[in-house]
Amino acid sequence: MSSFRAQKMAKKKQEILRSAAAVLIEKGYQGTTMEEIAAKLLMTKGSMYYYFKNKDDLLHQCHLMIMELCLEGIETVFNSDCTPIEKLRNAIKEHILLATSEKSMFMALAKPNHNFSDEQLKEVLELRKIYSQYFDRIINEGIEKQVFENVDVKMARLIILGALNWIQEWYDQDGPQSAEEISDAYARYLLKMIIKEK
Amino acid sequence: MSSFRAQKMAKKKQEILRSAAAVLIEKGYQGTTMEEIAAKLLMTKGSMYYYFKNKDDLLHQCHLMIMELCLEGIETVFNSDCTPIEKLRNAIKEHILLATSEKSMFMALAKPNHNFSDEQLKEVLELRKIYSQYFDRIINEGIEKQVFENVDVKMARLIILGALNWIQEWYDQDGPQSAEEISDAYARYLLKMIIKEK
DNA sequence: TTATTTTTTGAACTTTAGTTTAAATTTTTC
DNA sequence: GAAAAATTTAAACTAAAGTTCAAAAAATAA
Repeated sequence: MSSFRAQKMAKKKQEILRSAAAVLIEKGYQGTTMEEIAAKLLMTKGSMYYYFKNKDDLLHQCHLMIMELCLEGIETVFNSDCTPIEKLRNAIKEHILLATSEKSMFMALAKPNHNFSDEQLKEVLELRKIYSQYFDRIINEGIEKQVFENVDVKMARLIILGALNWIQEWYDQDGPQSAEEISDAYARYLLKMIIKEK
Repeated sequence: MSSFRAQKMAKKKQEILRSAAAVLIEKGYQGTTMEEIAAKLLMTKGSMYYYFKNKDDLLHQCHLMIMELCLEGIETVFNSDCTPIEKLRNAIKEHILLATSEKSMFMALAKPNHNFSDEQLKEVLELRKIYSQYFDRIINEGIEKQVFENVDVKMARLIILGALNWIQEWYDQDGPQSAEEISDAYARYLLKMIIKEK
């Protein structure tokens, strides 16, 4: 029966993390208040402390949740048996889907650097590293199979992830471009950048 | 003689703005304190109010200063009589130079949205628009002269500026890549993305 | 239903940072 | 060098937000 309790608790935590993420993407770390996170759930800020040790803890777990979501996506893409071209295309599209879908806000948590403790920061940066390494591996695969130009992998990856991460700065749910259209264009152009011309 | 006074005041304002910009890039809007801005100049936060109405005013002017620096650069590039390819290459390099040189931090002021008044925000967004339009014009020039592929100009520009703006997230003065190397690689790869293959 | 446990509340406390101000210091002017 | 103006200071004030906690409310179990 304790499992039922635990589940309920976990669910509530999820709700709070989601609310926190929504505020976080809008206001940034310092601009996010316990009050606002709570208000969105019709709770009082005091209740938050029943579920999380403090604001740092809450936002850190929020960050982890988002990164894990991203990692799940890229792992699936990488482990598929597509060609490197298809993998990169899918990775780009998956990333954009996450960056634009309302539930996630991905790296919107720009610059985690100055808010987290050393240990928390290390954890977050490690996840980011793993994520970006998947892109490196895909690019390397393409180079080995001679379908990509012999690019500087790190540079190419930085350009690609930079372009992708910037989307959240301007993307508007109700804007002229759908996430689908953006995905197509980005995948096309960014692939052209590294695909070997015959 | 009032001009001397005015100049001295202006100089001090510049110093404060520079200090504010340095903090801003590290901590973000909400994380930037009057105290820290002042401390860097061996002043007290109270003094700041002799030069600026309040924190909003200070950071808004800081934002404008940076944008004007950027506009200066892109205007020069655009008005040169280079080919579109050279112009785009130079625009990219100039942008990276600004983004990496210690004095500027460019768009580091991510998401100005939730901090400025409507009027201030309008002003900032207007400057950003002008800046990005220069990129559009350069890309359009290239398409017209048939040296660039017939790309979706807006998408191409978003990809390019996205990749460029992300640099500030990872660039490290003492890192393995020099700003020069980054510039070269970025210009090369991003140009490959839109240059017409013969 | 009653007792027990879990969850939420709301007020109090604390800390931090923006702002004001009168006084002190420095700079300029005559 | 003294008077006037400009600049800086340090302390006080204010507001906002993180945190704690005892009591109330709600949920669960007996």
